[in-house]
Amino acid sequence: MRQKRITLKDIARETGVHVSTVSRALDPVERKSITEEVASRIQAAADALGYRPNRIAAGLRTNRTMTVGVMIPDITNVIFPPILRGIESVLEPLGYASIIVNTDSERDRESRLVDVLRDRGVDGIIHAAVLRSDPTIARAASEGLPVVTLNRMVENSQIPYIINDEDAGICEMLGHLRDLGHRDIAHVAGPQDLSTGQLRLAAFRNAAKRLSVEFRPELVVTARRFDEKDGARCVQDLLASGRKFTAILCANDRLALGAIDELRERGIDCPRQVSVTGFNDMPFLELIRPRLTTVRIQSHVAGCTAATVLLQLMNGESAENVPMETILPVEIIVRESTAQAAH
Amino acid sequence: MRQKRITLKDIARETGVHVSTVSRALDPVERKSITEEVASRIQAAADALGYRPNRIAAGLRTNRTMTVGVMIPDITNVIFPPILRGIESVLEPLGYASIIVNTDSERDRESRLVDVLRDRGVDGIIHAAVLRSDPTIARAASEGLPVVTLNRMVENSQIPYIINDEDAGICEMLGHLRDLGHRDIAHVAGPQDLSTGQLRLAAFRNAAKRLSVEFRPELVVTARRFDEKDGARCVQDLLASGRKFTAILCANDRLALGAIDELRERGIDCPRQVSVTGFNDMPFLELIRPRLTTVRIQSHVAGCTAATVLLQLMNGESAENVPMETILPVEIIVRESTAQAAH
DNA sequence: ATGTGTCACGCAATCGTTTGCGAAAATTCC
DNA sequence: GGAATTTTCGCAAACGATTGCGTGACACAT
Repeated sequence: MRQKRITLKDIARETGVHVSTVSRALDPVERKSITEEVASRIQAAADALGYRPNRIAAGLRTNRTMTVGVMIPDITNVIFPPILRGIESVLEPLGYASIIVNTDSERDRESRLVDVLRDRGVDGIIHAAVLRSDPTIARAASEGLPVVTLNRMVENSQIPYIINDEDAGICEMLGHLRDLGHRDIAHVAGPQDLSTGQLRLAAFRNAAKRLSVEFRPELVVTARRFDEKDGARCVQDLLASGRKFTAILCANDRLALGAIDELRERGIDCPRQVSVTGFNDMPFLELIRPRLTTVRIQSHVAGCTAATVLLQLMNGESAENVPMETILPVEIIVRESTAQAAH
Repeated sequence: MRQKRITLKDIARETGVHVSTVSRALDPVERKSITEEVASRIQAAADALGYRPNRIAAGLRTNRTMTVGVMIPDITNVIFPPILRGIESVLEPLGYASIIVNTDSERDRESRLVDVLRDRGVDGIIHAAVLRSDPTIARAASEGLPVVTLNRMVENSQIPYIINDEDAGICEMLGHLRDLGHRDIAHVAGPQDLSTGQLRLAAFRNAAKRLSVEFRPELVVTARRFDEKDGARCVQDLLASGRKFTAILCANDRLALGAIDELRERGIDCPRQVSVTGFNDMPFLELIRPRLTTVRIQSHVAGCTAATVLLQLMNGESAENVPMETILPVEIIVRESTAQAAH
């Protein structure tokens, strides 16, 4: 039945040395402080008995659990799994495990989950679901818990963050539309309490100025959530306003998908009558018609980078050596949802 | 800076009682063995100091970590996130956290991950990535670790499993095709080393007999992986064989998507010339044209159920009280990828 | 032979809880 | 009011690892 676990004590008894010697012999860095002969004898005994270290006990003593917390809004949102794989790809080989939690973008749920993670003694947190101002996580970070944020950033804090080059992406996309002859370009902006939503709106405004495209506030409509339904609603509003536009630059793919759907409902063809663009290049996009022109972000790389920065923090790297800001390059992917402007 | 954590000892000193008394006062079930006045005084002190229990220390002593391991092939596969949310929805409110690992369907990686989870002292494992014969997990289970498998099952073992009613799904789908007048129905089977692949092929065979549809072995082609590429390859093989068919029943959605793509490449229209069906009803399917007729499985419910069964195991429910087999009902969703057979 | 230094290992405390046991205190019973 | 019983709480030993410190052994130089 439930076999008793092998402990250091068992190995010590078996080899006739003290448990502390066993501990050192099995620790790759301490091992050199032990006679090679003894060390290998201990190693052999450990292997023979099938010893597996008890991480819980070690964690209690060292105060390191080799566990990190990963907070995301919702794992069923397809842009997150690749990020998680990226994180895992750097952390897992080093012996870290991650506890993934979904905040559902709810403030109280989020702050409760931060506590859950801290209770479990995570060595650090990668937070891909922060709000623009987020006292819970800011407090945790200021109390010394290593934290990095991903995709978003919390304002006025010393928390390192990894984001995509929203500016460049939006700017290139706007340039693409302009080159296709579009002049009346609408923007379906994302929720303004999320830094992505806010950054992309600002980027849109800046890009317009830089590209000498007229910025038309009346052609900007703001979504409350990053989903298809709200994308559709925004297009409804746009249409209801009666203003003319030949292209819609959306703050993410899901809004764009909803937008295209709503246009289709109204008998407006994308891209012949109205061009639509997205952001993120989420998986499965190539399977959906019309294939969406969008900005590709490097999700996997983002995950890797976040993990790497967190590692530096956890290894006590002095603050000035760890990059506060990492901006990942993006690229625009032109597919079928954009076309020459109709005049 | 890094504030020292409040421990039971701190509260004991503050309230002038022994640490064991504090422990009892803070434990909802032991609390009644303490004078109410003392208990509430302790509670108040704990709140005032902002006490947070150290789960690591508790875990060392009790040998329960309130953590479960969840093994899946690949989180970027869209059918898994909903399952995870299901699991989380029952486990998280009870104070459990889950460590999710991706096996990538690699045997050695999988067995290494089982060890990783055991080293971390998980209280149980939900395994949604087992192979048909899987000694690693079988051994873990037989050594007393609570394990349940999801979507798949390991043969010749006492491990409880939760699966979908593959039989009913395939049968209904075949009936649907037959009712549309199809007689020459191909089957793109899944990998036969996975129980889903194997079960669905068997189901196809049985359903044919039950519905008096002729079973044609030469119209069955087996995929090596559950992905679009192999779905396309299977259709290539089918086409290359020169045999006539008017419908393809695929073992899952991704195979079906690949199949439709390949047909399109060859200038064969789905559904006008060939009907294609899937299995799983994964998210985003409604956005892809032609909208796929498929079998909807209850991913969220499956996750919930797996978690519930695992809980029973972990709570030491006697084996005969926990269901060995749970078969979840499925329903077929008729969309646009199936049509009347062309003759 | 003594002193100095290094090396290899043992000793014991420690991390923060939980829990069986026993003793003191409070309560009940006759 | 004393015995019997129950309640309430303290004591101390775990859980399994890590690690600072100390000590004996041995080598080497003097």
